[in-house]
Amino acid sequence: MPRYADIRRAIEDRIISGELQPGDRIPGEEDLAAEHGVSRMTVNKALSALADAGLVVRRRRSGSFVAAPGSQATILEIHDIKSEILNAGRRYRHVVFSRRVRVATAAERARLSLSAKGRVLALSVQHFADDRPFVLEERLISIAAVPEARTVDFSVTPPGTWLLERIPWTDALHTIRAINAPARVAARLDLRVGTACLVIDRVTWRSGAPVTSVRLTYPGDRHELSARFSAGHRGR
Amino acid sequence: MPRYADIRRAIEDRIISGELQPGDRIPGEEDLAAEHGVSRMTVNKALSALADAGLVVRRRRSGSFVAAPGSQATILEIHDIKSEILNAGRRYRHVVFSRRVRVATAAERARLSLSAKGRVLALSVQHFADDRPFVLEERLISIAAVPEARTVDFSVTPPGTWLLERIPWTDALHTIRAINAPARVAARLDLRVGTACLVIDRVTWRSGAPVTSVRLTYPGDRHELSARFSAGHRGR
DNA sequence: GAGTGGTCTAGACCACTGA
DNA sequence: CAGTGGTCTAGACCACTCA
Repeated sequence: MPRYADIRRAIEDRIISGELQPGDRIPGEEDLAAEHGVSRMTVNKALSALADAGLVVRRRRSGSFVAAPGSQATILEIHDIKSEILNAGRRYRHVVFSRRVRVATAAERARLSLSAKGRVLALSVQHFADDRPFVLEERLISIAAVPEARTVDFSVTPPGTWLLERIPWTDALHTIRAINAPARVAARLDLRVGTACLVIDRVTWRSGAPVTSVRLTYPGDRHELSARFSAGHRGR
Repeated sequence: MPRYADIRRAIEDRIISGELQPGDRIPGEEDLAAEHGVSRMTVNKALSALADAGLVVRRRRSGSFVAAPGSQATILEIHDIKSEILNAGRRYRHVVFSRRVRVATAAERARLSLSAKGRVLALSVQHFADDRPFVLEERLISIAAVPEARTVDFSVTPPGTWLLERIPWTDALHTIRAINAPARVAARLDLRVGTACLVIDRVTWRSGAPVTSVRLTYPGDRHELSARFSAGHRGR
């Protein structure tokens, strides 16, 4: 394994473990070079790769800093619903209509790789744009991974926003499909039963440990997902 | 603009223009360094970035080569339907049930940035997996961008596969949404009218010039899209 | 104005692999 | 076994920007 990969991994580990928090300053290239016993160019290669991946932000004259998880999210296409609505110039509000800490069901344990007695915080949230239903969110947060979630008031900050701001994630698996709205979904989203809806399931990991899973149900006729790719700029 | 960016762009241009074809050998690092009057490290940075982007493949002892567009596609998440079905171990077949060269409508001209008399090849194709309807494809190919498409027999090679193999693309815009199947779609896909379907619209460009647009309609209950992201490896 | 990252160099050694 | 990419070095100059 090349030296620059070692250095990159070392810094990544310090970020993922939480030793380095978003906004913290990373030692300068000279310091890291001395610390690892390599030339500055080698350190530069590691830091450039991290900046390219969105984990760090580099600024001349001031140094390299751990990126806010939010900016990471943009690059990796996990969007915060609240920001998305506000950026579109619409009013945002949300309602938490169910919240429980409980033992995970078998299916949930499988999805989040939890042990037999693993507990989760289960939340049902609805988001509104300009007071119209925008999306339903059904979320599970692993208590083992995020114990402090138990005491957070998610009626102030919606759980997606809170998690994106606090938890650096390393992997995410998305699944997208279309369903016909069942009665309960239709009622919440103010649709007729059977209207096509877009369903996004996402499980998020932090260095191998599952953190949260979420199912987002959008009215199919009111919402579109867009993604632009450029060859050579991979997803930017 | 840094020198390595110039060199990268110069090579990209030669690939996109078609001067360098897939499989062609790119001059070695020493040669490029001499040609551009820079050190080998600078050329290396340009070539590494191109390899990272999937445009070139680098092999020790033999050199750097223009990548097959197919491998590019994997990285950038445009999947070939035929390969997708075959990789899943299912039988593949497709039917072209409509094919016309015609002047683009106003909406199509807008989507493909065509002039008033711009012509397109319009294709309607259905794909089957194990003889069950898998997806409907409605495709427009800009005659200006791909004149040779007029004479291709797309009943042998489906248009998506043909295009992926021949045309290096540089940008793609995806839009995903859910619809209730109208009568015609339902009949083709062997669904009841109103069944939720996943619709993917994609417009593809080659260095600023639109090449093709396609609408793929999947039965929502039979198909899921999955994507995995890793922080620091962006979409790989 | 000074410290930081951004870039570049000329040279070096090595690992791999295909001719 | 020779040619190619992969990596690394020690040093340099510059541009930017924050203190």
